[in-house]
Amino acid sequence: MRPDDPLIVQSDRSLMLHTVTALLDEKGQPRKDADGQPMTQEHPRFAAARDALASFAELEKSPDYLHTYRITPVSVWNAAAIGMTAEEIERTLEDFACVPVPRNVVEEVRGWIDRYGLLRIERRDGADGPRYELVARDPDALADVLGHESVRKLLRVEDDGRVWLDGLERGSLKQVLIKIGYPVDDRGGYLDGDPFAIPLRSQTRGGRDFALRPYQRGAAEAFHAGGSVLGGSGVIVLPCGAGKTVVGLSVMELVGTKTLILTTNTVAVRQWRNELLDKTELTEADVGEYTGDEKVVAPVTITTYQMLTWRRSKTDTFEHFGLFSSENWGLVIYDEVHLLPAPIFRVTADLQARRRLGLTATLVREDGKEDEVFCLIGPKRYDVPWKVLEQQGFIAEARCVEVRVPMDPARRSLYASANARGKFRVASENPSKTRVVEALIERHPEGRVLVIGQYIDQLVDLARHMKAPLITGKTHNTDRQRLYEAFRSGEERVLLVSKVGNFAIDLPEANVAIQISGTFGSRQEEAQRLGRILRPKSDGAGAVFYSVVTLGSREQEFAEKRQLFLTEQGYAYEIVAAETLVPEAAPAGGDPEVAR
DNA sequence: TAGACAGGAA
DNA sequence: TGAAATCCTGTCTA
Repeated sequence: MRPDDPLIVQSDRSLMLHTVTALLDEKGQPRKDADGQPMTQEHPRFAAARDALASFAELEKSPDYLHTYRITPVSVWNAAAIGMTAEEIERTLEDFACVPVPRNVVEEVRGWIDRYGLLRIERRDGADGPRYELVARDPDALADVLGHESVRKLLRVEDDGRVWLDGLERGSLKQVLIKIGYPVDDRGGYLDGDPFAIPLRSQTRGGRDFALRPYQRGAAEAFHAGGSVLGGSGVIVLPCGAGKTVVGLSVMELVGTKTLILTTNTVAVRQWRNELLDKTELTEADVGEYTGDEKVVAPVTITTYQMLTWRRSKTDTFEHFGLFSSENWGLVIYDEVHLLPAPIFRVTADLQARRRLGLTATLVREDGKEDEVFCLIGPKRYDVPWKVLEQQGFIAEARCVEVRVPMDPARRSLYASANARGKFRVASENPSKTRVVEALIERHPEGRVLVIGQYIDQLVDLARHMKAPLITGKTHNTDRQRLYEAFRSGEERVLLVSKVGNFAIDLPEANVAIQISGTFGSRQEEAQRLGRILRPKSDGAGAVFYSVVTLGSREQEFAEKRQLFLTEQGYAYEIVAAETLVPEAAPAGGDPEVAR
């Protein structure tokens, strides 16, 4: 702890992290730039602090100079699950803090860390099959949770004081207990499922050499470590483009059993299937697709969340849930686990005896159900910061730029008269953005540019104006393929895409993305969109992500929230005023200073 | 038998 | 906060 360190820990468990410090001259006086403004530089300990905090705190706000984090129970339990101790967290806080760390924060963190594993589910093998016991390191804890009716009704207390649960209630019990602050360490173990070998190949069927990257192997081994009791449930967090599917394949090889794979859409189903056929010894007959088109159940079966949660009507049963029990699955893989729909949580609660692997680029859910993921899929087992993969060359270097565009007077009055929700759309569809987008494209004469937007009308107008092709949800698959191909070959340099561009497009050549509008404050959408341009380029060149927002509007507020996740990953947004790109974009009669 | 399309769901 | 996209099934057409 030194006065010039960057961190302040507050007693409400929020953390404030300085990103910059004043730049001093030889006499120790603040240096000024040509306009007389004080100059700043990145705080020398900022990057180290950001990386250290990421393992046990969540980033909440990230304006220019001061980032705020919060320590939450789930963020601490995820740290505890990978073996982090209260002392290490305390030491990190003390190390970066410039003022004393409030004792209550240290106490609370210590309390939460102690809570993890205070209660355990253990398996007792007897003559008439396995039984499951709830054991506590501290008898008071057991008495405490038994005081809750919701907990007690799932348990059976025997005369000797030992507490038993039905094997099928493991998930429900963990859900109830985490709600009252007890994350259970589930050592109930797993059923092995029907054995089924899934060997990886050293050369793909496409003829390329294939080997796991070090972090992919590390992730798979971290998941599998601990054998039949510990290893086998949890989440692996990797950036878009880092090869999460390959990690899945590697886990499948380690576990060697019949596997059910759940994905978000049918394009992802095809991708999994192609990867399996390309990089493992499995044949077409071994890999089944269970979708609207065909319902093939094979030793490895791939399906969608929507398929499983489909019902004839609201009140009906889920017709395809039978898939979970139709085979003796030994492993269930949840792709994009941050999007897991609520009904899947319900059925996952019954699957606690099966190995479960969650894959995602972010543990953050917009609906706040992180605790459900934590207790039903499992804790985070492995993650690699985006910036680390960037340094190692596995994903392209990227700059993020926020371009702020003013509204012309007509737009401004329209904005003023719109209601709260109308304002966001009026600002998003600001027609002044058109010129800015053109200027940005001119800046990258060699670039392959994706323009991504949320509103179809806006995209249609822009596409017509720029005479560039547009892909929306309505675009037929054949046309999509043709346009993707034209973009890949370089025939089309600019492509406009609607929300379809968030997932399921594979355009490795793209190196510039221009976002002209987006979902309210969706952090994961921003990450997905940046992910579109992070494939390493053959020439090693970097990528640029522009977010075009309307100056001083509600859109700008939401843009801040959207940027949180990427800021947490170490991306800094440069702010650029539109008039530096397009001189005539200056607000008519307005003060250009407003733009800064 | 493939495809196009409508309607419902979340 | 709302709009868009997606996926499912079922029906119609050629």
